[in-house]
Amino acid sequence: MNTRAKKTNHQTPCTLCPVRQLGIFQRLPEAEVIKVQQYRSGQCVLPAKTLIYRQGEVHNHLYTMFTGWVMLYKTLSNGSRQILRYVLAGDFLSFQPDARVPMTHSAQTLTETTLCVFPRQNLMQLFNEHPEVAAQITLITARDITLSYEYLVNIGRKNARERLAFLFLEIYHRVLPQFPETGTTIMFPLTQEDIADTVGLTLVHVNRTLRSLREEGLVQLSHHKLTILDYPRLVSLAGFNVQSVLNQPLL
Amino acid sequence: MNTRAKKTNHQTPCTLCPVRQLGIFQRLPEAEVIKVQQYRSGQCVLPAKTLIYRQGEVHNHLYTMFTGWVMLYKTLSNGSRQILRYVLAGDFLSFQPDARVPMTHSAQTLTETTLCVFPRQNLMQLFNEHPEVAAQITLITARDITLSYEYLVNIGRKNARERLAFLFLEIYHRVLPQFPETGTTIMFPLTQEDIADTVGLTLVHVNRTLRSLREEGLVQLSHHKLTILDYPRLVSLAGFNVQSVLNQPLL
DNA sequence: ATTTGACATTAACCTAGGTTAATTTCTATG
DNA sequence: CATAGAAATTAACCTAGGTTAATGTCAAAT
Repeated sequence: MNTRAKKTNHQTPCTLCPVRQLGIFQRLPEAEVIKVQQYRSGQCVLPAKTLIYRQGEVHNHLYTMFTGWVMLYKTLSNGSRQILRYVLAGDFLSFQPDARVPMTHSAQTLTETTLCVFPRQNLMQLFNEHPEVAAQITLITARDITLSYEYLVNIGRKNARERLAFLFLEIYHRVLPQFPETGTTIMFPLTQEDIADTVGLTLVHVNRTLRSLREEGLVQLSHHKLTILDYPRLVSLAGFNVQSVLNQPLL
Repeated sequence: MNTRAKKTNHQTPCTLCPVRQLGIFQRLPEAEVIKVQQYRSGQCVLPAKTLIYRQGEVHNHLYTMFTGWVMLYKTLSNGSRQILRYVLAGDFLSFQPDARVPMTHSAQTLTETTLCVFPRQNLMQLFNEHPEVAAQITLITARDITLSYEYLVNIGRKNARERLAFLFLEIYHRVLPQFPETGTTIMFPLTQEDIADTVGLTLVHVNRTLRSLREEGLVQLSHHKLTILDYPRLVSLAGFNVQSVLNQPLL
């Protein structure tokens, strides 16, 4: 991890963790959370644009996102990049259970980010002692797959306008629970090039498409702020289904 | 499930299961396997083109593939289809841990298929009593994501020839362990339309691209048989990495 | 206040892949 | 063996999105 990363002195107890509502420990009783806490090895704050791990390298930590934005991406030999997913508060990061296998993608912060760190060695032990956690992880991973499938459809079978509409709605709905007072405008730290590398287009065409969406009064994107101007039309354009994106189980 | 499906009288004991080498119970000791077997509710054989479950419907079974080919896909409102993954012997099917949520995709057999059936209600119980199984499932699910990410790169950032090369190599490498005596020719039940809906192209362009690959002596595809003619060039064309695709942990 | 570099925007042109549609194999079934 | 539906193949034409390249805007750093 980047050397500028600093381990904080301040250690939030897991029972007080603001992301507990969102992420992994959601359905665990209080007692379980306290026991799980001992597997944690620290909390750290990373500045924007920090590489957390690199594709091809072995990496021995697992993280829960506390605050911030992280992107996962793969780089091809020809230099092009495919962004796989944005990791937000409450999400799991770098889950790849076999520690000997090198990471198949890279992870980098887009904004300042706070992570909860688990050493990977403790994982099997955690699983054995707390099957509920294992079940919860499985659930989260299954939802990650569902999202990944949505991305496949988005890139494989939609045109440019539909792809952008989907991406905006997906992120909008994942950011909302973090900031309940949010209206139709959210922070949106992606550049147009990031967007392009997420939805399988070029940045020039993303720019063209953004203009067209803006001119039709669907969304407005500027200065790293995204405003949803016409939610219903955007939903129908994207073929968007909230279910596919939300992190919360229904219960 | 389709009514032509028949539950077989013959019940293979899990300890003798030929896919144990490939799939979920791989690293479990014999004793665990015997205990797990009681959660199984049956084994069934489905003819080709059978719908196993449909996107949007609740579905209450989990399966392990025994033999055959199944495809997972999503259908858009405009009628187009995106194939998400091919499920082969030893793979997990329909893993979506929350039983109340409708399936987000459909599953259909391409060939005659034998499945091992688990009712979903037993799942949490299985997790609690056998954390090793939970860990193994987590591992499999994590690998499914890795493959899904490869697909994203394939569709998002590669041209037609590269996409096909990748798909062929991926499937080739997943079929090999099932038939150790196989040479460079494997059974390949996908139609050109299936291929198109997998890699985000049209069937016409798949046909053109296939001709070009054949004329250059890279692969030959006809009568549902795929022959890898020039493995090294195919690998370099696809940017293919075996790791990304294999189901076996290294140990 | 100015410089610098990252990012956004636009225009002109081009091509990979899509569309339509006709023709030719296959393959399953009576 | 005859036939029909599914799948493959091909050609002619078209367009969504890619490429290149120039210009504009903003924000951090000196």
